[in-house]
Formats: sequence, structure tokens, C-alpha cells
Amino acid sequence: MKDTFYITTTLPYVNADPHIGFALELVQTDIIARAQRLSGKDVFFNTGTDEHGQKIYQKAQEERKDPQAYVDEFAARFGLLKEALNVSYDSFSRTTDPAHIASAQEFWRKCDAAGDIYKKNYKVKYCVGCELEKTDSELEDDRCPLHPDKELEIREEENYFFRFSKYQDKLLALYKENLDFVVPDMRLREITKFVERGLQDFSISRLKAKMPWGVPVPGDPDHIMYVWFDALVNYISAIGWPSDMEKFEKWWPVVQVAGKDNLRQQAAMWQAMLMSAGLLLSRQIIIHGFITSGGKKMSKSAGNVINPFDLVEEYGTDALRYFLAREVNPFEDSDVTMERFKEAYNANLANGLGNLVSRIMKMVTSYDVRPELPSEEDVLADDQTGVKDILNELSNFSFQKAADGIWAEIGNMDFFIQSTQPFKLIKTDEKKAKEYVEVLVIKLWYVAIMLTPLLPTTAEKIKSAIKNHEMPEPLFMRK
RNA sequence: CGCGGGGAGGUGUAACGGUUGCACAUCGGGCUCAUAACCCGAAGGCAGUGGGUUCAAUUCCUACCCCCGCAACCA
Repeated sequence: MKDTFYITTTLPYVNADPHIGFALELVQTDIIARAQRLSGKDVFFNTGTDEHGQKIYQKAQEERKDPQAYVDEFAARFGLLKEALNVSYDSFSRTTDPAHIASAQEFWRKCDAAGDIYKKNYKVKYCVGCELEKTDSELEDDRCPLHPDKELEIREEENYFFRFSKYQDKLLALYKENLDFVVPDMRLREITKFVERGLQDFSISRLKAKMPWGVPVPGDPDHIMYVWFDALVNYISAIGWPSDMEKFEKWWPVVQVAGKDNLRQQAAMWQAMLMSAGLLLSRQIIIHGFITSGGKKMSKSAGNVINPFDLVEEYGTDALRYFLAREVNPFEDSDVTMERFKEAYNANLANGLGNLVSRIMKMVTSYDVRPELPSEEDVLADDQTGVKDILNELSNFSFQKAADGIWAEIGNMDFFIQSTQPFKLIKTDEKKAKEYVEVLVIKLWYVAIMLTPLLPTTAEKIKSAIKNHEMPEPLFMRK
């Protein structure tokens, strides 16, 4: 079995500040990456930013900025998530990077050589009121909601199209033969149904005269690649395709983590593009749900936006990681409110884990218990400790189940202290008391190792306190 | 008949063809090592509604009601 593992998030589009939905995707991906590393795999973890396209171009113009300066600024803001969420990515890909641009162009040539790219007239609906092109989903009753009294103009332009329709059967075969190609199941069913209904070729270029901010189409100076086409190629450009094929071969294929809004693009369009270019398909697509706030989609106007940086500021990195891993359903939409966050924080981190560490380490240090600890490597290799099971669950996206298992163990340990009462026994039977505390600290050692992918900093603090035989600072203060 | 997801104690949620589990909140008891934390116990759900399959359904099927996403070039 290949002992390398390549995983990536989607690249968020940089027309707004990072929000908690993307934080969810990053943390989920990071947990899997860390669990795989602990299991002994050689891991490559990619994320980055998608920086081309009309919306960015417009925004930059509105703010009277050079598009590159504009995206540089946003890329830096997304880069701050690395530290805020303590994510262990190996590569931060930006689609404006020259190597990526060259890769996207080579990819285009491959698809073109396969006969899958052709020119066609593309009809767009244009609202003269807004002076903007409109898509069907932006319209109400086939009219611009902002200018319902004005007729929409139909404008035509020549675009390049990708022969998506050609790959319908191959895609269906892929889904049928590879039942965990998309997880969860319901998303595989959803994409299968979608493809069964028939595919339309999609436009993959824009006129440069209208929208210059993108990757130039090879051999046609009048056209710019449509942002989707360019952005998807990042998954292979990030690992060296085509300039460093040795690196590419080492890591490809990829496990992709994406939101449910990205199902089609990742599980169908991108796979068809890979087929066209003659590359191996992705290994697996994991589709997470959305985070809602107060039962509603987060929006500035509703005033219910939850900013990941604010949560980290108030509760800390590991508290946010904990919440996203355990209190949020990895596949379904989940509601997040500040109340719920605080409740989960106090119950499980302050009163649960944090308090347990304090009570055990207090006894360890005052009774001077110095157990022999198995090495971390030995614990990871031992089937009996339950650590392996936890890592497996984390690798298989069962974040909640893994966390439930760890917190059940925390509960057991609190119960063990209560029922053996070493703090009382120390006065009458010192040897026995110390034996109990020794059992506890070894169990805590295992717990710390299990926690590593979920709460890396906290796990490190616990391990360090145990190894150094010292009372740690409180891990999570009550709020 | 466009596609898909969901309706469970005060709130939020998990699993499951055969005593509904967990967290928070509430009530009673215990402990003092600990972050007024921890442990034990109690109360609280006819599992949206009607029908069906089954020895047995919250779990499978079906109809209806309600909520939520998506419906392609919007990344």
C-alpha cells in the first residue's frame, strides 16, 4: 500500500474575508492530515486561494486597486488562518502564481488535444439597468430583481466550451464502480442523479476585452480562461504538474474536502477534465455541510455572521477546533451560535478535559508519582490502548465519534478518581494511592496522544506536563 | 409528480428492526484532588400526522403536513 497521502481543501474565492465555513473545511482537513501523519503516512496537505475572475476584478476596480495588489492582500488574510486555526498545511497555492498559470495552460492544451475544447456562441442575459450580465439564478421571473421594468438584452459572444457531455457515461461508471468516491452516500446519489439527467458542455473562457483578470488561453490572445477551469487545476499544479512529474507521481491522486456547494464542480466537472487530460482521477471527494447561525444562513444584513478570528480571540484555537470537530456534524448543516459555543466550551473543555488534567496533575506532583511512560511510538503501535481506533475514526471523517470516545474516557477517569479516592487514601495507604494516580496519569498520557490531531496545542501541553512532572497552567478557563 | 436533506424530552444533538443514548438547563444526594469544578440518583419524549410491511419500527415502505438546501456556467 502506498504510504503517501495527499489531501486538499478547495481554494476559497477571495472576494470576502474568511468565514467560519471555510474554517470548518480547513480544520476537518487538518485533522485528517494530522491523523494520517500520526498513523505513519507521508502526508501532503494543500490549501490556498482562488484569485482570478470577474468578481475579483470588479471588486478591485471598485476599490481602485490593482487586481494583483487586491488579491495579495486577501491571500495574506486567508494565510492568517494557518496560525489562528493551527493548521499544518504543506502548501498554500495561489492561482496567480506563475507556475500555476503555466500548469493551467498546459492542462488546457491537453484537453484541447483530446478534442474536448471548441468555440461556440455563448448567450448571456444582460441587464442594461445594472450594466451587468445576469445568470438565471440571479433573476426573478426572468427579470432583474433590481430593474424589473427593463427588458433583459440577450448578448452573444464567442466562448470556448468544454465537452462535458462527452463524459456522462464515464462519470456514471465511476460513481457506480467506486461507491465511496464521494462521501457521504447521499452526495454520491445526488451527483449520480445530476449526471443522469444529462450534461451540458460548459463555457471555459471569457473575452479578454471584457474581463482580463485570469489565465490567458493558450494560442488565443483574445480569451481568458473562465475561473473555474483554472482553479480546479490547482489540485495538480500544487504538486508539480507538469514541471515536476516525479513529485506529481509521488502524491497523486488526491483526497478532496469540499462544501456541498462544490459537489458538481469537484465530483463531476473536475473529474471529466481529468479524464480529458488523461490523468488519474481524484481518489475521493468528501463533502461537508454548511454552518448556519441562529437557523439562518450567515449574512451581513442578518447580522449573524460568526467570524473565526473572533472565536479564536476569545476562546482560543483549540476551542474552535474542538467545536468544529465535535459539535458540528461533518456532513449535514449545523447551527452555530455563541451560546452553544460557550456551553460546549465550559462543559467539555473547561469542566471536562481541563479540570481533569488539573486534578490528576495536582496529585501527581504533590504525591510525587513518577510512572514509567511508554513512548509515543509504542502507544501509537499498540492495539490495546484504543489510540489506533481513534486515529482510524479521525481519518475516516468520524470526528464526532472519535471525540465521543475520548470524552467517554475522560468521564471514566473522573469516575475512577471519585470511586478510588486516592486523595483520601494517601493518608492511610500511600502505596495504593500512588498506584491509582499512576494508572490515571498513564491513561491521561494516552488521552493526550489521541487528542493530538484534534487539539494539537492542548495535547502538547498535557504531554509536556506529564513528562516534566509539573502542574500546568489551567488549559481552558471557564467563561 | 425537478433533485436532495430533515421533523425526537425545555434547548441542541447521536446511534439503531427488539429497554431512545449524549450535552446543557432543572431537582435531590455525595466528595473535596480539581477550573464553585467532579461523582451518584431523579423528573422530563405517545420520536410531525395517517396508513402499510414485520412476531417486533423512532429505525423499512407509503401518503400527507411543515422546515431547509440545490436547480448548472453563480466559481
